[in-house]
Amino acid sequence: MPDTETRKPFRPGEEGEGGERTTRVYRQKDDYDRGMPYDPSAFPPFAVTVDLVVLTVRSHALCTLVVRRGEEPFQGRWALPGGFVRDDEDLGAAAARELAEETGLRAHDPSAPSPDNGAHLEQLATYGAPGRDPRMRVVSVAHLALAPDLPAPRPGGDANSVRWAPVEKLLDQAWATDPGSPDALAFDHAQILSDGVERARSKIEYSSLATAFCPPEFTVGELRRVYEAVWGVTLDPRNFHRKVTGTPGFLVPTGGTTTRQGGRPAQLFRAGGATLLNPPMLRPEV
Amino acid sequence: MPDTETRKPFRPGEEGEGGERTTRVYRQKDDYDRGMPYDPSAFPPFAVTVDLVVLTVRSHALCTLVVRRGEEPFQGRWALPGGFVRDDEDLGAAAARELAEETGLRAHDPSAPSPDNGAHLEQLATYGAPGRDPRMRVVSVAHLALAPDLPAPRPGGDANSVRWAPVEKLLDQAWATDPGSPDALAFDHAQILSDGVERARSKIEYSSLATAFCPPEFTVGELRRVYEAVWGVTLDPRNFHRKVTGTPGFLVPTGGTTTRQGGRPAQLFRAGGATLLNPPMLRPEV
DNA sequence: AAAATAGTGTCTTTGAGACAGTATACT
DNA sequence: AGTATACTGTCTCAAAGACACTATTTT
Repeated sequence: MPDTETRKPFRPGEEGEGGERTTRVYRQKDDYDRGMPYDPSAFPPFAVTVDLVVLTVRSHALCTLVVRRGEEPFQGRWALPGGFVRDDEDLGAAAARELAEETGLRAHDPSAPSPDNGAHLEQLATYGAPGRDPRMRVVSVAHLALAPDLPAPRPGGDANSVRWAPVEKLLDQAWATDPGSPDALAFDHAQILSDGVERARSKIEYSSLATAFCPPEFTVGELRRVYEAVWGVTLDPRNFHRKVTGTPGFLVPTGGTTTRQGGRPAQLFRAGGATLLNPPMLRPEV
Repeated sequence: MPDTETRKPFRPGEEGEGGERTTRVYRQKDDYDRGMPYDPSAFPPFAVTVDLVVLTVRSHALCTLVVRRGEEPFQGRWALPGGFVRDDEDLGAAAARELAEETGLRAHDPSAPSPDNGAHLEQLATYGAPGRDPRMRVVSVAHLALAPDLPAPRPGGDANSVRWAPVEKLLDQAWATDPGSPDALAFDHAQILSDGVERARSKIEYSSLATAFCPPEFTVGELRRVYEAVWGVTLDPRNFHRKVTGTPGFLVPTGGTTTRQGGRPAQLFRAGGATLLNPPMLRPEV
């Protein structure tokens, strides 16, 4: 949503000053068909933004990044970070830029199997109901980012207030209270968050994506606590250990051990090359 | 993509004549932040379209609906159907409208568990790379539609040429030939088609969506041939029968039988209420 | 010693894959 | 009769769930 554009004001011509737009301007619909210049007002006026569902696991709870809105509408309410897509920018690039501005995280290019510590970033869905922003017609391409637990939300950019909020409380409030409640998320962000959380919950079943919530090196117990936090369940540590260590390419031992959880020292692993888990790690039934 | 807008010209103010736009117009970015009118040219000029990947199974092959472009760019090339999102229209509504114009199919509201013969329609992904349409910046929200085998592609609307094309050939051409080949799909539609096909292939694994390819009443053998066509494999008829009839809520016997495939008469079923298959019907390994 | 976490092993049940065999139509 | 499709049953193997037991640390 458009919500957060106030924190990232769009500056026309910022990286292509002087009207040298790559996109040409046409006069009319019929002229457009013939490849001739046209009047942009002949098309419905759309603004295109990206919104981010940034998820992490903090103290055994799934949390998402929210920013407090400084302006109307929804002034003082929490919202997902986001901003305008620029003139010469692809949608994924806009999302990666917003993520970096908000958290300092580099986005992990999904095509390159990079072993770096970049965050996972993928497109989630697009929201464009006519009334979702009361000011104008805004189409928002929501993205989902998964990150390890970060030191602290760094108030970079022009966001006046940023924090990690537990997803469960946020969604409980969204459904329990009326949309006008000051606790509810701005715009349709509760729906976007809900869709993002469901995507993450289902995707860690059949992919190795849960490692995106972990630091570069982690133990089996830490990975299990990620699954438990994201799904909101408890898993049998023994069966979990057998499953993840028995899936080829999922985990690679680094040789080191750690005792940061107390108890017997645990082997350290890093994410293996496998991206798809077959057979999948199924969520326990309800 | 914007490709097909020529077939569905956008008529400004068509359903809200006389400048009574619901979306207000603002003067500048800073003014926008304060809720004041602004100049739309202060934002990057985006056109928003919907494109459709309409899939069906015809004569044991997965096919998709393509239309021939009458204008530049990509004149004479095949493209996915699509068109502009209107001023007061939600994204899904725009996709449903295009689907009805192109095929006469009513879209099946995913929220309502309707037993009607509407087609399944869901959002797929959004494509917005700056250069994807050489004329202007266009963001396309692609949708995926699944339909039973239709009588014949009805050349409704203003499409001059419409046909069902086998997906396999279309994608083979897209990757084998250079993008400038006259057999290749226009714009980035090969990518969109590929993403849509992969979505369908994976989604029939864990949902009852394969029934969307079938008429209201169908046999187990017909449903199996749907899986075989979509996945491009052959399945053991006996194990398949055991699996689908043993999954509660997947299939409901109607009492009738048919012999339209030759051989022993088969029981007729309709889709049950279950939408998620648990455990899933896994694709055979490669 | 007690408690906490890590890791291995064993038993049972579920379900997928392979395939034998029977039933009922059409040619 | 021969063939095509529909349907049932049986055997085997892979993997998930439940849970006993051992190992190594901190308090």
